[in-house]
Amino acid sequence: MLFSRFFAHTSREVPSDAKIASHRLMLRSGMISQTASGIYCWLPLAVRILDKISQIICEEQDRIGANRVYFTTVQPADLWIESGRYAAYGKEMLRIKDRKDGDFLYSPTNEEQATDVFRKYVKSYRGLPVLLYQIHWKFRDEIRPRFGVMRGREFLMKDGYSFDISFEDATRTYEKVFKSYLTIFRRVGMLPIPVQADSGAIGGNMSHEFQILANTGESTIYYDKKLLEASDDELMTTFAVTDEKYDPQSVATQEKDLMISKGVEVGHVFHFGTKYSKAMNTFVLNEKGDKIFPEMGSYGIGVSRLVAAIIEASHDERGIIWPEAVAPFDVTILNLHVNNAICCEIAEDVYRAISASVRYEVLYDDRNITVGEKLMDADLIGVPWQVIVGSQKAQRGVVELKNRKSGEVKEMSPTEVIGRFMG
RNA sequence: CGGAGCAUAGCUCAGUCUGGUAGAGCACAGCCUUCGGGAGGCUGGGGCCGGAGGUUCGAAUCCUCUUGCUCCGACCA
Repeated sequence: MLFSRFFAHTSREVPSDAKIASHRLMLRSGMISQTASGIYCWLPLAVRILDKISQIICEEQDRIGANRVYFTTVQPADLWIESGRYAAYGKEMLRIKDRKDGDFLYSPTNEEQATDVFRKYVKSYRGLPVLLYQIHWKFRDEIRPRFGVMRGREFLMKDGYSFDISFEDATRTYEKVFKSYLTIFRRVGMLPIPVQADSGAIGGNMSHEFQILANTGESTIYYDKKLLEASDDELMTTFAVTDEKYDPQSVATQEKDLMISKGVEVGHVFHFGTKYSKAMNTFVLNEKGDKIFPEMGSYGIGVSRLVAAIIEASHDERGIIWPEAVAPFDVTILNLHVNNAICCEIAEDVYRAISASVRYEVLYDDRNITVGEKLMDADLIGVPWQVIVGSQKAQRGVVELKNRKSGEVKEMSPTEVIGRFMG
């Protein structure tokens, strides 16, 4: 990809009303463009990151037998009247009229529609378990959107819904998803802290939030120090709570070696039993012909928020530092002197060779701007590896390979660079 | 929903108090000089100052209403 043809418009101006690093950096790197309060366009650089994260989520969800769908963003009010949430959800739900004056809404979550789809097709215990998920846009009319996409009104969310024949099966499903979530957050380069949570408006009896540590996080987390070394099995029960549930007087709290950190909630899993299956008269028959209301759970990952959370957890004063797994590009080639024949030849050779590889996505900076601006942009955008082609070193037949995270620079020949990324 | 601000060029902002022909930097376009750490020079295009009403000889500036956005709080994934 040529940078001159790539729609990423960087800016040196620091947006005045962006208070946190991720918001500032997403605006400055040209990832997002605000169109209304809490509503953002996602530009090409950001889309590539959403896609990388989504791909990882899909791989891990498929691995536990989840089936991907697209529910609808616009839904009839009837579905929500049936579950009782049309009245209960309040002003956070964006309500819409169609041309026939029918009541609709823009979906904030999909327990109702998942249940509706399930009941249309599954009539027998033989059809269970079922785990459906999607990665799709949601709208919640937040009282106060803030921090860019961290708390937007429109946001991209992975949401999954499980149906099991018994509480025991549902618990096993919950554990499978729990572990799958740990894997997903680790694969995107983050350290997830699972905390015991309230199940809030969704209702229910078993719930964990997944937090990513970041100084600007909205949650304060109190957790047992041994959580940092606990196995995945132990993590479900290792002490960790947010400030809402933290009780300094309790015996459970006092016995722990407590750590206190700020975190960003990027995932939330719930088991809520038969709340929706009963409300929506959704049942299957067991082998004796008895009606069984499935035990349900729902599982969310804030994909768009995760992008901001990753930036909060991984940036420096120069810009974003993308973990390799979610980086919009793996390598950026900086031709510092586009009017210099040797630089162009070397840069083009490296670009053609690496671009031909299926393993690496390459951003080739062919813009005729000053050296300083080019290097600043590269650091701002935060691609993990920079191949820097400058005239002096090019004369000697070498280029620089710079790691964005460590700042380490190595001189090597173009052939060695190609080998490094092709091999 | 309570409290506080802001709205002037694509962006960041000055000008508003004290009414008198619309400004800067960056960005953009052209030319030239540059070319290894956010370059310099010259030239140019671009805004009836969020909207409506009012006061006035005259309103970006004063008054009223309105819309949008931001921040603090409560709420929330």
